[in-house]
Amino acid sequence: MMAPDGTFYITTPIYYVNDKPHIGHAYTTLACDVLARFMRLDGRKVRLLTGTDEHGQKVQKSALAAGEEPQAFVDAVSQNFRDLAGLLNFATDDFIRTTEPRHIRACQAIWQKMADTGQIYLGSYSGWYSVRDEAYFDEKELQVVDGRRLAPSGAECEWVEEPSYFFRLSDWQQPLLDFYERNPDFIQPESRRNEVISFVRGGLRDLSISRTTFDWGVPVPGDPKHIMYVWLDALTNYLSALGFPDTDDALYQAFWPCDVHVVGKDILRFHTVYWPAFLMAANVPTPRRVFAHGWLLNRGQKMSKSLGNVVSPKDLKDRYGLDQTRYFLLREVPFGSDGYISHEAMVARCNGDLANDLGNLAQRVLSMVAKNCNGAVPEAGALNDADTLLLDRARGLLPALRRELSALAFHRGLEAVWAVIGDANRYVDEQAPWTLRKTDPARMATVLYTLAETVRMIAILLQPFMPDAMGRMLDQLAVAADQRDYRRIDAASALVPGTPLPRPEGVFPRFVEAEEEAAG
RNA sequence: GGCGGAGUAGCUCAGUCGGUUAGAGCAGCGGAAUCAUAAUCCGCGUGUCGGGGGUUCGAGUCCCUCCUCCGCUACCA
Repeated sequence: MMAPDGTFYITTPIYYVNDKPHIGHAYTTLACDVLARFMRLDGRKVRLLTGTDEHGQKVQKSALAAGEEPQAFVDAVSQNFRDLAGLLNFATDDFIRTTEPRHIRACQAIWQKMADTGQIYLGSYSGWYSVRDEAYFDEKELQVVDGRRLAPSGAECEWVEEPSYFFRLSDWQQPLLDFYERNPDFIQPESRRNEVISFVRGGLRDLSISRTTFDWGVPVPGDPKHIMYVWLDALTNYLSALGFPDTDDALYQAFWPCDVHVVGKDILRFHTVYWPAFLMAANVPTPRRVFAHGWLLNRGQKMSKSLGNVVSPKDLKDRYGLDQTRYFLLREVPFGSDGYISHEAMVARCNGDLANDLGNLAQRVLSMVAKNCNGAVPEAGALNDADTLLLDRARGLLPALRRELSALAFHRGLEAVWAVIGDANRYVDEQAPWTLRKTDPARMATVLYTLAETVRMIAILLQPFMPDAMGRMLDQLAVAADQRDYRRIDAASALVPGTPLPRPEGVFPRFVEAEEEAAG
């Protein structure tokens, strides 16, 4: 179990600049941001890293097509990914770019360490190459027509050999299997772990880790005709952002090994096979965990331009709101599984969970306080069992969230919070403070105090998911900015009776369907 | 083909070591309440637990088999 102190280093993948930022990127970074915010509130020193992967043949080609120098090209497109942070309120600590000197230095250093231990040798890479596709194909993938070998695209392939440095990956099969055995939590979810293990058991071949056919990359130390294989380049970003190879660097000292690399399931192998093998070969400690999440599917279909069903993060934010979008993406789909999103599901969450359950709970409580308690935190009398039970349940959410978020089970964490929100709504009905107002005003004050205090704790706990909205909710409870971390989930930090409160204002408006447009 | 996962209420899913009448949320129907964003609360499920066979006193849960769906099966990133 995770201790509420210490440090926490979490990374998104670095995003390939040849892509346009889409909901998948936003989803990954959102999860990291929520976890990072949670850990910060829970008292840890946190480092959240994201960035862009800017090397490779495709990038060079795209720059050429755009009539730009590669560096100018990547400077522009990298910014698109930086902008995601502003759009969805991500609090990242660093943004690494693979074209930065600090990164190039780190790549060359790790290469050198691998070479020093004899793990790299010069050989030649050969295979069926399609010039048009600029890619090698496996014998199995080719069609033979009139003695010519055709790629799946129909392009003709030729047998090509080029000099290449190789990494002795084949030597690491058993060490990797032992490593997975010793670190059962290294790969999550577990189904992914099984896939990786079965892949490694199937045998590993040495890996070609340099190219000579293009030059947009990190030069190999001592042999600059070669540039480094993009994955060796890309994966090293997690180290370069900590000052590696200066292992005395304060960041490296504090944050390596990484606590969790969050990745899409498509790049799992690079992170769970190549990366630990590279690190072991270079005598660098391995990261603690790699978590692969699933895809968001639009009504069950993969989003694609040709289907015209691409949902952008900006669309969601503009239509439903920033925190509504953040909440929805992590509540609707279990992180780690593929899942469907849709307008209907989004509206159900916005209105059912946020406007009705939580938003209306806060609003009904705060309105009663405003009208019946002189607009200040009410004075509580002796608490009865019902009061204590509700407060204890709210307080119990912190350990529950620690448990669920440490497993990146965001939806289960939220489910637990909503169970208490349900308890609070039931408590309002059972206690009926609107009746107590006439029969027992002191008891009414105690009930409203219990509710306000419950809302305070819930709002504090939900800040990582919905920083803006929960910030506003805490403002309405006059909770000071420095009283919002998780140490405040205790009776000693409870609301102080008599504290004046601002006029209540709804935090989550209902989503109202726009008039049906006359469209066919 | 091989390895792995999944198939449970209209929808999305939970069901720990096999053990009482198989659960939750949403949707639907009925009711209560009126503090609140027409929000909230209570009540309502005759589901061949994918099909078939087997083990067992007892199977959604274990075994066999079949069907369907999904993932992985290396060097674009």
